[in-house]
Amino acid sequence: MIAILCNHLFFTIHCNMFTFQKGEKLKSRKTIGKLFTEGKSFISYPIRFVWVKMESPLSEFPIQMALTVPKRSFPKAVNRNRLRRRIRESYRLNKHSIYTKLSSSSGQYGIMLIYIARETLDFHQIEEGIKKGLRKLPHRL
RNA sequence: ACUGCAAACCGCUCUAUCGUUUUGCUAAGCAAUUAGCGAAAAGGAAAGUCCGGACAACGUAGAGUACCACACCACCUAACGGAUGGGGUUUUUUUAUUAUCUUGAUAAUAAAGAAAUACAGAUAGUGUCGCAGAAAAUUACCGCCCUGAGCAAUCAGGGUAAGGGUGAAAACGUGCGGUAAGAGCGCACGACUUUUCCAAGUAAUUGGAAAAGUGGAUAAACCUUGUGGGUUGAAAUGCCACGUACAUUUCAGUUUUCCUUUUUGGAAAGUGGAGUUGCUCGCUCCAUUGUCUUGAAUUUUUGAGACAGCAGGAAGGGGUAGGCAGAUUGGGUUCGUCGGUAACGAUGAAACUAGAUAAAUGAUAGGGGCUUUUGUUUUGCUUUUGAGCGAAAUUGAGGUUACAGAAUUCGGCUUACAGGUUUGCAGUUUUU
Repeated sequence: MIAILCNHLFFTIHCNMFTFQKGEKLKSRKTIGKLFTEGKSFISYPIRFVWVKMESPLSEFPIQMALTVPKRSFPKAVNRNRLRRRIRESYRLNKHSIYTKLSSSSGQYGIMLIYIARETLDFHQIEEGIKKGLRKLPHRL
């Protein structure tokens, strides 16, 4: 009995650490449309954070995330893919800080990360922006 | 050895940590699913979406027409506008021969090599042809000749296209005959086109002979001939689940005739609408029904109007946008053998090698290889003894790149590309 409980605890902690699963992806078209019409935002260079509170949670995670790189500033699909992977990787490595702060408060939030820089930055610069934004975000919610 | 061009091939690699997608086994769970251990995971162009297929949906018989594509021959292919081989034409280089004169140039012919080529028809018809020139396709400016008028200069009418001039191109070139002057008007030689015959070749075509002819260019102007083509594309399409509104506005039709009549039913035409692969004809289908008010006629007929219904068109609006199949084993890949000049075909063996869907295939750190550059050491050549050029070793600092990311799938084409390897051709330098 205790072993099963411990096992279960380990699973939850492990899941929240560094993985990025399907339930954390924002897929609902309704929520994305709502983000663009009534979402609030701030800028933590080179990323713009847009968020909105959802009425009913779609999964057990406190945040569902989507990310975009505008086609206008990066017309080649290769560059867009590279930036999208760097942003997702840095979000995956740093999201645990905001998960611990939000687990107590109820409700689920949808977040959209928009890349606003004009040139392709390397991984460390993007990670700095993500870290700063994730520190700021809990105070604004 | 270096440089340039063309073709073919390659398109950095290994380890650790943390992750993503699909999947095999094991365990847990009713199940959804979760965990552990493994396996696989983006290119030569995945790009452009330019051709051609596979596959799917959309036809109530059929016909005509429009539109589009292609165009020397053979062959390959599931198919192609693609590939392979051959032929013609044009341009160019080299060599040889002949002719001319300015004696080293020009022109012609032949052979060899290279490059280009949307390469059916200009003798079906219509159109166009800048500038110059009289005239750009039945033309006549200066000329030449004949006739008439006039003393003459010249004028009028007609014939001609030899000569001049313009042009990229002026109705085949040279010579002789011929003529009032001329003209392929006639003849000889030659050039070119078409047809027929003979020879070579599967054929395009080439060589020879004969006959007819002399026609400007342009079809990447319209067009003609021949061949082929239905349209739309995986957001296709099928199934399951969930959900919603035959609710709103608006448009047009609802007529006539005939047959049988107990009610009523049936048929034809017209009108309106829908389907019919772009259009037209034709074809198929649907609606054409009832109630009320009022007028005429007079006891069941008819005219007008209103309302509802019917089968539709248009506008605007509402709902959903989840899952499974399609969908990853294929005209495929690799390695052999045989046939073919080659594209390719036949046959044998082996392996299974992406399948996402707000869209996986990544991030970080370190090493190896490659490469750029700084310093030091050794060494070769040149030498004006200052140095310059090259090679090797070592050390430090960088870079690891270019073009570019599967989206149903296959064969091609086109375009982009850092760096490297091989082959061929051309040029320069050095040595023999």
